[in-house]
Amino acid sequence: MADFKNDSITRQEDDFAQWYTDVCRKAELMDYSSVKGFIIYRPYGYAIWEQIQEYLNKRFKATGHENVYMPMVIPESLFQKEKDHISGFAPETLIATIGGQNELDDRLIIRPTSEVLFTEHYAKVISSYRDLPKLYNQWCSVIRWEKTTRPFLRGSEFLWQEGHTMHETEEEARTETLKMLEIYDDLGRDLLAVPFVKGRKTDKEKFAGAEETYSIEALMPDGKGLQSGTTHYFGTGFAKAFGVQFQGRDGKLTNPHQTSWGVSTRLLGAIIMVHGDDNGLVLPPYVAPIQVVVIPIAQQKPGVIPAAREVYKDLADAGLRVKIDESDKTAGWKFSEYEMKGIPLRVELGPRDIENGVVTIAKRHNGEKISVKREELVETINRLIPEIHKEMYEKALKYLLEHVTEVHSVEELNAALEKGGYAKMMWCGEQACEDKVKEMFQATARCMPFNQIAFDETCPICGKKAKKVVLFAKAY
RNA sequence: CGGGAGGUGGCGCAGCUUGGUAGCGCGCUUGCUUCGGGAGCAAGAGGCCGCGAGUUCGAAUCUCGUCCUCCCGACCA
Repeated sequence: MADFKNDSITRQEDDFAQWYTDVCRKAELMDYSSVKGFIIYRPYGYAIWEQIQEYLNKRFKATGHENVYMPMVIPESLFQKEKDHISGFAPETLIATIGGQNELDDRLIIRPTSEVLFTEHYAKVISSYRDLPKLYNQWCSVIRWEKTTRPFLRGSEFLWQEGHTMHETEEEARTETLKMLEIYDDLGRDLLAVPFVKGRKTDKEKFAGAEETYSIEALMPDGKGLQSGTTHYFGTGFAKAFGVQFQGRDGKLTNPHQTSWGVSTRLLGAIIMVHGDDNGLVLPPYVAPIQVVVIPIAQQKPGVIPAAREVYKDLADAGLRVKIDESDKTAGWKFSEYEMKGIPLRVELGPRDIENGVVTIAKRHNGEKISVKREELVETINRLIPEIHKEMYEKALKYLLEHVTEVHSVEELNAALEKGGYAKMMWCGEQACEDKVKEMFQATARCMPFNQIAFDETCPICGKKAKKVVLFAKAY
């Protein structure tokens, strides 16, 4: 029944924040630990992350990247070498001060990001243009001592990947920065069914130590933006600070051009909010750890379990990620449970189906139930999966596009931000105007989208000549 | 970091004002009957009342401290 409502989850319209927390816990994605901001990634939540890892590893390796692992601690003295970087991250570092029984002379920063470690290492292994490019990636967790925390969206510790690359030329490094942004955009479109706006960060919003930062920005159903991934072009700043040099084709010593890029478990937050509903999580089929759940109905009746197991086997043999629940919970309980967990497709099989030679398929994302011939089950599921993915992506894209509002005045900016979503505005490029928008509306410049078609002459905030199209939004 | 709310079996909560043997619902275990939208009956198991001090003959209850969670702001992925 499509209109069944789960009453153990707060309804979105009643309290969106509480709904989010309920889903995180009811879908068994995470649990809280005894330390603020440090969450436990439960098996189901971690499995989603593993799907993301699998996709990205494939893409990273296909583009020549190699996985490595760096230490999780950085000597404070080393961290100090790049001054923008240290001033950006110092307020949120966790520092180890005791080793064994002794105070450490050089305290150890638990990595908030690993630029300095990669750069220091690169100084040792790069000496010629023949050593370039170096295309490294690492999967790890990082620590940032956050004041307010929310599961997946902002934690004191989060899981991520961080790519760090060194290139012979500026052009090659800039190309890498944009290439990785494209891969993140593909990840959203092809795996997560989450559309992003791509663009460049303003100077105020860019990464500490970067020359340029690009990002993918998603939009949540409460109208807030969510920065979902960033790529940075560093120029030669870190390389100079850490003495990374190579002998070029012309025989001269020069500094390589550097990039870094990352996405984190924050993506889980995006998936939860973009697709979820009042019955819980709704997972797009390609990222779902379990794509199909088989529910035998009246399973004590002879023939039901064997028939359900055959269904399971056919689906598993077809390469689908499938689960069968033979527990003695009632059918209704199982329906609710797997809806909370967002499993895209449910196959029900009871005496009635068996008698008629059919199975019942229920689609999580729209509540539809259909009956198909047993022998057509696998091909039907194989057809439904791309169809569901497409419908989910298009629904999210439609919402995103409907919430990008072109504004020409402060009044329109206010109205657009009230409505929720991105306010698209012409901007003079001065940080003073960014600060003013923040002050008036608690909204920040999310990015300057790649699509820079001017639609106005002046910046509505200061009245000076406008230079850039910028998207403002309230953000997580 | 400021303002508000909260922490009592696995989960959700009552009890606290007025100190005196720790309760309820769900879940869990066993058995039987059930199963197409969170089943029924019966018998059971399970609690450092977040943690630490203090007041008291006696503290879940009063006092102080501290940690954690949620919400709203400021700060940040």
